[in-house]
Amino acid sequence: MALEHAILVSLTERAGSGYELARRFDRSIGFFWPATHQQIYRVLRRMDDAGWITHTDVAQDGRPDKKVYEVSEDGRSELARWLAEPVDPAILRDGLAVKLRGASLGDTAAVLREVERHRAEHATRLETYRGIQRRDFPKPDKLNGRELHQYLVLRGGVRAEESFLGWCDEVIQAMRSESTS
Amino acid sequence: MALEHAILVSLTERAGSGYELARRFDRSIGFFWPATHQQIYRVLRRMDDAGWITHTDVAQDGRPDKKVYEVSEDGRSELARWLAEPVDPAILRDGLAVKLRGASLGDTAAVLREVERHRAEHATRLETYRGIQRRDFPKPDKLNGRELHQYLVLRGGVRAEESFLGWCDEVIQAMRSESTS
DNA sequence: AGGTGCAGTGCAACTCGTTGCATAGGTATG
DNA sequence: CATACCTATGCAACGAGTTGCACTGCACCT
Repeated sequence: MALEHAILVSLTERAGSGYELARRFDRSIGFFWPATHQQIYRVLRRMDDAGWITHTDVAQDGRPDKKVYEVSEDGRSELARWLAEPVDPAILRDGLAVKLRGASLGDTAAVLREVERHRAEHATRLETYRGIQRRDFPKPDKLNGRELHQYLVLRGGVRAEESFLGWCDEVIQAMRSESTS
Repeated sequence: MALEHAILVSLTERAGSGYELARRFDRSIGFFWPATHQQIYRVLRRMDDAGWITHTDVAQDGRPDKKVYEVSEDGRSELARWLAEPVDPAILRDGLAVKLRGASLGDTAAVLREVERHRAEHATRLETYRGIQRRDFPKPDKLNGRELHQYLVLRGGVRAEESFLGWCDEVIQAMRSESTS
């Protein structure tokens, strides 16, 4: 029930097509609320039917036509309504933790290699976030309003990846020194 | 496709009924792989049909009968197979981040109160994890094998909650000083 | 000439996950 | 004494999310 609202937030920041939204989800909002293009198209249609958004067909040459969506008055008030109501705490789904917990029932060395692989992945993501932070928010003390909120969300991403990375390192160290003892 | 494997790990640690598994998911594995009792019952049936687990009907008095499941040879080899193959990196779904990003489109003060609520929730979880850590793993340096892995998973939970908590504090501080400036 | 990739929308079929309800006796709480 | 919660399993219906495919046309690489 919240993909709708993530889309409303993103479309309020800037109008866009389903395709463009899917790209944005890959690069920013989607780090906290993942969605595939299929999911987005389906929900956009539902929101259009509900009157939360409207679309304009835009012909392009060399490229397929697109439907550019924007948020309607109803959409804005739905968003405001949702913002005032409680949401569930963050949900974490981590296959690596499940694997680690069962590591001794299989090839422990393979699980260790998997942890190393995840470490690299999280390090890459962390660098991505830090790059955005340097480029878009060089002076965080001066921020307010929408920009401040965007910055704070990004800080959440940085903190989450730092935390994953630190965990991977702790696990790697513990598993290595165990196997040599 | 990994709830099966989370269940296999849990059932290997100890045989149990669907109900018992649901309790365990509430208290440990489920922090990294959430599941409702319905989901668990359905998957247990599928796993039973596939021959990964077997069940024994156990009559109890004063209480309903239960089906105690245990992992079969096929289940053990399926688990070993899965442990050697890559899994996707952790998925985080955080409605609070979506809200924060859209905060300026609604009642900012209400969003701030929501952040404070989440902060309290994460603080409670952190205390739960730390309590388990103190009780079950007082001397982490001495651990190895299954116990070490369980400890490391718990460490991941501690780190994740510390990270959420720190984030909430950063957000609260920034939003408060913004509104008074 | 052929393959890959991007931009753009969408259908069909599937699995995953949630919610509400039903049943039933036991035990605790007010 | 009524209400509510715990143990225990499960159906039915729904909503969320994934995967695979289809079609168009341009651009780029080999």
